[in-house]
Amino acid sequence: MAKLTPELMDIVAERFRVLGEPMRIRILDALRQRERTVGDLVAATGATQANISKHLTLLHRLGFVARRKEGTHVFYRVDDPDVFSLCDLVCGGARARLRKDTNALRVGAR
Amino acid sequence: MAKLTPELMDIVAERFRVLGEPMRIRILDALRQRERTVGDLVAATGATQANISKHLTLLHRLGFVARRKEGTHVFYRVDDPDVFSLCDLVCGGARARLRKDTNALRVGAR
DNA sequence: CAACTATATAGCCATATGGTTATATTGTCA
DNA sequence: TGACAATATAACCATATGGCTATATAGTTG
Repeated sequence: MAKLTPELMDIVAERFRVLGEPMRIRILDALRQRERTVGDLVAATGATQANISKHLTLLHRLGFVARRKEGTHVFYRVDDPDVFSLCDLVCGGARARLRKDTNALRVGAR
Repeated sequence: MAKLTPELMDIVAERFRVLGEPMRIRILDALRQRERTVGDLVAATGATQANISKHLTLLHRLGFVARRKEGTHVFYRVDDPDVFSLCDLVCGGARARLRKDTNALRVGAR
């Protein structure tokens, strides 16, 4: 793909930044299989309800997740088709880094 | 891909976080075509030399870029084969968001 | 309506971090 | 060696932000 416009670079960075939070990754990971309520996510992550709600609001504003209300419950699901591709790609890089670090340690220990 | 381990989720988040800075995206974008010196990147971005150097050190620590010294110059190049795939993927999501926002504006303006 | 549940929001605080200036380091050249 | 150039690092500051507690806002049920 061609070079990005400055405006687009800011937006790209913003999307990466939103993905760059451990708790938000945990939330997205918990949404891999199926939609879940806020309460489900609170239970799954151990975070406070307010904290989860704050992260979900941000993820929703960026379009990463979608909501569905049912009574007093709100179900969230992943709404960006590329989210898991992104995670898997960066995860591959993470694994590569872990391998390199391990090798470096082994070499260093010799 | 299967669910991630907590440790891996932290590493994934860290990698996204490092990509989530406009200036670092500018740097990586400037490295799309070819390797460049720190001075090149300073000129290309308009940032201070110290600032660029700081970002490059971080990008290098995470394995996104590699260095090559030549005299007093240091050439940097992209070293993670997935970096541009990541950017392009998230860029697609960004474009989709822009479309939705535009549509929302048009609908709202009716 | 009152009581209760689920979720969202507001306000606060501590920390992390991007940018800056000043300086250290490294390499070249006269 | 001294002067200069390119890069890295240190120290600092202002801001952004993640997490917390308290509270507001639905929605349900009696």
